Amino acid sequence: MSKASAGHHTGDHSTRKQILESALRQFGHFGFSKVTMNDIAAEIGMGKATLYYYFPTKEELFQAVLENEHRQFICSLEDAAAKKGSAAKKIRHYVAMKMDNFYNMTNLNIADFRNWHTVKPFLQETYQRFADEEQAIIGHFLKGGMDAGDFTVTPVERISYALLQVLRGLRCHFLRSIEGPRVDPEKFQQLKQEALFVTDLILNGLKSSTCASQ
Amino acid sequence: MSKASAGHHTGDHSTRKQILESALRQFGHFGFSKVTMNDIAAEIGMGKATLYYYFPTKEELFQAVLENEHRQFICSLEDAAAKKGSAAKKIRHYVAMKMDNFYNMTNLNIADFRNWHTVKPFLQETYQRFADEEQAIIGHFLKGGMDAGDFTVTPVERISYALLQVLRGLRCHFLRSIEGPRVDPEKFQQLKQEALFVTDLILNGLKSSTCASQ
DNA sequence: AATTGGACTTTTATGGTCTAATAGTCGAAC
DNA sequence: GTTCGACTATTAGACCATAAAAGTCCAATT
Repeated sequence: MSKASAGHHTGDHSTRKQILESALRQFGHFGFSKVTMNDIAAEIGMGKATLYYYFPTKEELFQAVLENEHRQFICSLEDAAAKKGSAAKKIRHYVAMKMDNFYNMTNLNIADFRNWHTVKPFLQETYQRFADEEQAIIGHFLKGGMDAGDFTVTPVERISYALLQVLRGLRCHFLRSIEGPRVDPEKFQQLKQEALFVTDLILNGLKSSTCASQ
Repeated sequence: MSKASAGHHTGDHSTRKQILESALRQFGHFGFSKVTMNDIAAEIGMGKATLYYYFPTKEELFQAVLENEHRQFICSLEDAAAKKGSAAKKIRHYVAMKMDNFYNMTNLNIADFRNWHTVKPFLQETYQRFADEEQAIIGHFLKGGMDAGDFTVTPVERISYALLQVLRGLRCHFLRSIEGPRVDPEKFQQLKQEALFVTDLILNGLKSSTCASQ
């Protein structure tokens, strides 16, 4: 699990890293279901059994890849959070980055995304966990904006939830509209613009006013 | 097609109406694919050929049912538009009604909605037409609000499109999250609340301010 | 002529089986 | 601890056979 003891000749546990890199590349290119464990093993010039030494199942390997992508995304988010700037700007930035992250994530297993009910429960939980993390961060941004007096946010959680929900909805509808087995980068750009536009609309509504309803 | 000449003993073309009523009831209960033409014919105590006398295909019968529902929805929308009241109120009202309409529509063929790509193109066009009509109406509401000075809306079409897009996104994600073959009324209520909440957020942002980005 | 029923044909959906591909295992070797 | 080659167990996909449902036709009734 942790960074194991001592490597012998090759650097450390580079094999694991190699596997993850190859998996990322191939899943990102062909999607989860079209890539076999043999494919990955072959690419790094090793036997399939080696993969199973590091990852108990194909799905857990896939999950590890997702986790990596997400971790990286969260990091760049937190970097952005560290820099000073208005809360609105940070949230807007979040949305832009999130959409790019979505683009990558989607290409990893677009086939499964499209009929969601086939996705294994534990992966759904993973996605849910990701969403929760993001909501916390957005909530943090909003809180900052409120403290700075930029805008008024009745219950922070309610707003951050709504924003996430809206963005997820846009992505969901986008996925539905896709035809081929790949995401069209041009269509994706439209989605991104739409997401930013809606975000601006909502942020605009938060500026200095007590929020309505419920 | 039009209200044909003279009926003999039974009232006018009541058969057509009967068919539509039965179809609405049964599709609404079991979904498009689970109801056969025989079922409908049986319910109104007539032969299947009669159905085909009035409707060339099952899909066109279904479409007629959809059209009815939609027409009714549009009518109640326009009624609401006629009454005086703020644009924001009208839009909020639209959203509430739209969600109810969605509930009905969904139950009509939930199975097909869930894997959208299987839906026949001509039905997709129908839904698109519905959406376009609604966008026009929302645009009209927004325009009214702008004229009244309630809020500022840079390009009306842009905003109405975005609003529709957001609502559609929420519905889309809702469908994805459904498990059984029926919509859980309680979950649906949550969706409706969410839609109203988000609508309020956006409307709030439109109040007296030049809209951002793009 | 408009409308309906009943027998008819054609198309589509469904379940089962069979096979090939792929996930996953095991023990030996280093 | 790490890797490999050969092994087994699952699963996904192709194929087909059968049942059900869509859709057609024509005679009969009004």
